[in-house]
Amino acid sequence: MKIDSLPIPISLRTKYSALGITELYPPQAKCVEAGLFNRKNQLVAIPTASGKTLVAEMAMQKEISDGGKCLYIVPLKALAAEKYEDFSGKEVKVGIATGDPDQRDEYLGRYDIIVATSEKTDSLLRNRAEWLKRVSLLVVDEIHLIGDPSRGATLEMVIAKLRYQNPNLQIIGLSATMGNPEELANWLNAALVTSEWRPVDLREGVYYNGAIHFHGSERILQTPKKDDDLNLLLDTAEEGGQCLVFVSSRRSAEAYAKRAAVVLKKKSEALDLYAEKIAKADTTPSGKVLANSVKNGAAFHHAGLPRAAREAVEEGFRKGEIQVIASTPTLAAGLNLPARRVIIRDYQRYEAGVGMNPIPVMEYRQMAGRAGRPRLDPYGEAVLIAKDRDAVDVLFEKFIDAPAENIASQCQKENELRNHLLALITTGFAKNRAELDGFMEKSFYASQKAVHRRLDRNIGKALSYLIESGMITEETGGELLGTSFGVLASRLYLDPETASLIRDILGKQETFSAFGMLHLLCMTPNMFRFYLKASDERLVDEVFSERGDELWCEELSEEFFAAVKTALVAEAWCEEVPEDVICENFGVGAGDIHAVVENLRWLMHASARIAHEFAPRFDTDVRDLEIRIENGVKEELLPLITLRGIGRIRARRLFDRGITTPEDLLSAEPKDVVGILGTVLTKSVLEQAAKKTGRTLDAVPLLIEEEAVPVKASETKPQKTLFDFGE
DNA sequence: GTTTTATTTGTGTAGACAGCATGTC
DNA sequence: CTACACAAATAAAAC
Repeated sequence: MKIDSLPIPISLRTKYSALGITELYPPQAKCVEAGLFNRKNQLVAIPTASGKTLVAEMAMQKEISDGGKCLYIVPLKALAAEKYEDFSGKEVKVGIATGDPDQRDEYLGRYDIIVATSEKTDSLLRNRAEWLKRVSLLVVDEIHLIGDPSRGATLEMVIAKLRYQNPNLQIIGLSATMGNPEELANWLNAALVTSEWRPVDLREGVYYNGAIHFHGSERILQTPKKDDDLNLLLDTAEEGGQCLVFVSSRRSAEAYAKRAAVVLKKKSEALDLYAEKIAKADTTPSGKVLANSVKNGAAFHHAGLPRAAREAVEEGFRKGEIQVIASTPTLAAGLNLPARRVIIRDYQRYEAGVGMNPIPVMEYRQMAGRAGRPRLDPYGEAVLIAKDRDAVDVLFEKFIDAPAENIASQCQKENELRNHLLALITTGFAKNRAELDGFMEKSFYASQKAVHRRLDRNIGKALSYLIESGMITEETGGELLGTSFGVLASRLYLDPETASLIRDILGKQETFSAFGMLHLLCMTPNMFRFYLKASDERLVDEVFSERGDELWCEELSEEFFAAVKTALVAEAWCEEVPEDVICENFGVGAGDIHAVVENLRWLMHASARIAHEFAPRFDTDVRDLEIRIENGVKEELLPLITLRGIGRIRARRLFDRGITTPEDLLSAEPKDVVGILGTVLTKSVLEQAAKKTGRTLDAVPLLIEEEAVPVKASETKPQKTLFDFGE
């Protein structure tokens, strides 16, 4: 099917022809035949890299030219950024909506396409963003994630709510291959488009004893070494191809990169540059290992890396400099980073309390699908490594030839229901039990199951929890109403349990304790917690016995101790302990610290709002701690940090020279201040300080001469969040 | 006697969404 | 309750 024959705007046709795209891929043509341009709902379940984005883009452009508005939902912030880039052009206005401060929510209504994460969309619904009602085409990327245990329920509810608001909504679901696409298509009232077609040939095989076994053929390797995983790398490297190696733990990823560096010994100036960047971004031992490996063309990738280091690795690989990345599943679902050969070394993964478990077939497909770069590689290879002869057949059967799993709705779970029923009630989707039942009747869960006894029971349980915790009330006529607390919790996007814990525990305290507050937040279901190692136990026990009186929560569970460790990391950050020292002491990665801080920043903000209404005596205490988390500063820097232009570093420098407050700034020798802050900043800071203290500036003014040329706005690179520096 | 290599033992285990209002090195 | 990779400690073998 020719592009020219399609009812899409001319600008899009020009864009495609500039990219050399003149004809649709077969699965894309199928979508058109199935009514893509006739506002028909579609579930497109086709392999990775077979052109799903193009399908969505064409439909959206057509919809926009007909006066419509499009919402594109993605699972990851990084994907949101990627799609934003993809869709941006002269003709359409594209906006991005994630938890990051990209654009103000009310402006989003002006865009033709809004790219958003599922949680952000849910949050926008809860805050009644008016423009959402005008969305006429909804694209859901990776819609199979509806079955994800931790995030699937939200995605399902978001889709359900958008459909409810706009019965005329066209929905396009983009999905990986799954076991039961018919069920999902049925729920969406959508035409199902499936295909096995790929633009680059994908060969899937199993390596054993010096040869890769494919269906009907094999490839013998020249193997001088006994390490299978390295042989597979060298084999591809000799032909000039790149490898992605999937392993099951961070430690394994690092170890592989180290070994690969030894055998690759690739040298280039570009590699040295990337290594330098990484060494600067991550000063921990693990960062040094990465920098050294990258110097030789090998890298690893996992969530413990700071973002700047991760991005350097991705760029180095994309530019063809880095020969191999050993990765945990971070790379499987995330960015588009294909390689000639994908080596799936670890197909088992540890699960707490269960031991090693085989990864789902769907996840194997995600990884294997990364093999083969369109237009660059003649083919792609996905190779599993067998440990003995018997394993060869087993691996074919369990992964390569296995059908993908069915996906199942997650929205019947009690904790999910608490959260989402509260939202339904506080945002007016349902006013009583009957309406709630009616809404849930239309869920994917209800469409999958004939009997809804479990759903029914859990709705009841969730409602009584919400009533007991004072989030909703049931009037005599059966009307369900959100209380002010319930509305607040829902809008802050907190799990009801998190909100209740904060209100109850904080409200019970007589005196404030920063450590107690941090630990409380670390106990909530909305907080990520570190895994507790055996070597941490001593430290955590010690803190428990010596600082027990600072802690507000007392249940002696495993979670409790994990929360102690996590709170200790957060506290260290607030005490200005250097990052590499924190990493060293607690055995965590630099990226993990940022994850904790980011998470706590949100929860501290929410706590401040809750404290304001339900424990006003702690109002300033909580807000001060919020500022400390945000900036990573000790209490003593609080007066300085409030000044614009002063962050943790400058505040510390001023403090150490005896300038501890805005008043001090005004009475200090101006020369000293200029020495620390520079002329331009000093002027602005002094003005601020004068305003704050109510003093006039004329005592200090003209000693500061305007000699520094202000940097042009276009030359400063805006950064999205406070944690991005170091790039 | 010293260095290299094999064997045993103990340890730890993936990822990442959300609020709000302008800024850090 | 289930496994496995890795690193450190230890033993064995080669030089």
